[in-house]
Amino acid sequence: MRLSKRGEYGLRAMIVLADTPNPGGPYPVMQIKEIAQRENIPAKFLEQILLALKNAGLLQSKMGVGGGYYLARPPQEITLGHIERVLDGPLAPIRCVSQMAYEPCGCPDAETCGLRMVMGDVRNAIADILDHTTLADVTKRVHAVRAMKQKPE
Amino acid sequence: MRLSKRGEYGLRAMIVLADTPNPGGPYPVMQIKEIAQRENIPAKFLEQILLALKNAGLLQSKMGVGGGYYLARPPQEITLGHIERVLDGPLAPIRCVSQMAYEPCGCPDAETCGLRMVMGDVRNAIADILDHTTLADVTKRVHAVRAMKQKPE
DNA sequence: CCGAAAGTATACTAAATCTATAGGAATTAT
DNA sequence: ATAATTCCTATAGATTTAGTATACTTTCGG
Repeated sequence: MRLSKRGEYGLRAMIVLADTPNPGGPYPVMQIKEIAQRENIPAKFLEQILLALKNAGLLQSKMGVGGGYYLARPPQEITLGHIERVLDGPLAPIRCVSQMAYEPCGCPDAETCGLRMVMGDVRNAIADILDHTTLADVTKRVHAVRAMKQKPE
Repeated sequence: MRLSKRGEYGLRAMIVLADTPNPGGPYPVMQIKEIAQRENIPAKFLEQILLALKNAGLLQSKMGVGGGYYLARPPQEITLGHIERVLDGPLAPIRCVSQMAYEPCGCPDAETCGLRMVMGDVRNAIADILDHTTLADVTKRVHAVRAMKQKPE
């Protein structure tokens, strides 16, 4: 049940973008290199990932000198579930419980398949978290922990 | 976030073993072939999987004519989480939130890593389900659905 | 004791997938 | 024009997965 590097890197990148203060523009513009360095991600690999996120409408970009990537929408409107689906496909552990990419599995009777029932629960548990956690939520949480570390009550 | 075939097949096999009535012995003894046919699993592949589960102490076996596999413990004492960990390793989506196989990830500061916090939640959600669902629970649930199908209120 | 049935054990391979790199095309600021 | 940057595609390398092959051991019935 592992998250791919692709998913991990993409999520990290989006979180960084959401958490970077934006002096001028609407959202902070960051270059691939910049993000890659900050998060220890191979730059060329990240390039592909950000491109995919752009094509999915989650990022926008500016080419040329001084260009870079920035969020296509405010952080509170982008969920981790959306990002992860773009990068790795369905959240469901097995296809036969996927909402977005259902496929029958090999079991004799899907309706009375015990594994399917349990994995359905798992899928829902994962989706509940990732589809209800926005980039803004993550930022908020990170800041809370940082503040706690400074003044550790 | 997908479950491997190995995990899927192993879980299915254990569920079948738990749900098969046992006329004589303590637990039903089933042969690899039998399980494989019932669940559409390649027999030779299943062989390896059952062996792994045996070496992990979840199954026992009897060699020779009339032999086969049977549960090492009663179904209410075997959790899906245990099975899945034996077959696919840690439940955690990323290793830096794994209880059983922690490893640092590339992020600058683990303590204030937003992704890590969320994935920790995901890990816990998955583990809550799989570690608290026993083979007996699955059987019970399946029977409930089967009964409902017969007499659909 | 013999032979068939069944699990044990390991090695191997083919295919798929994942991760990462390469290199050139397009675009933009200066 | 040049340098910086994203865009795009191909592909190489590594790893994992899924499945097969083969030889061995144990057990039972006759």
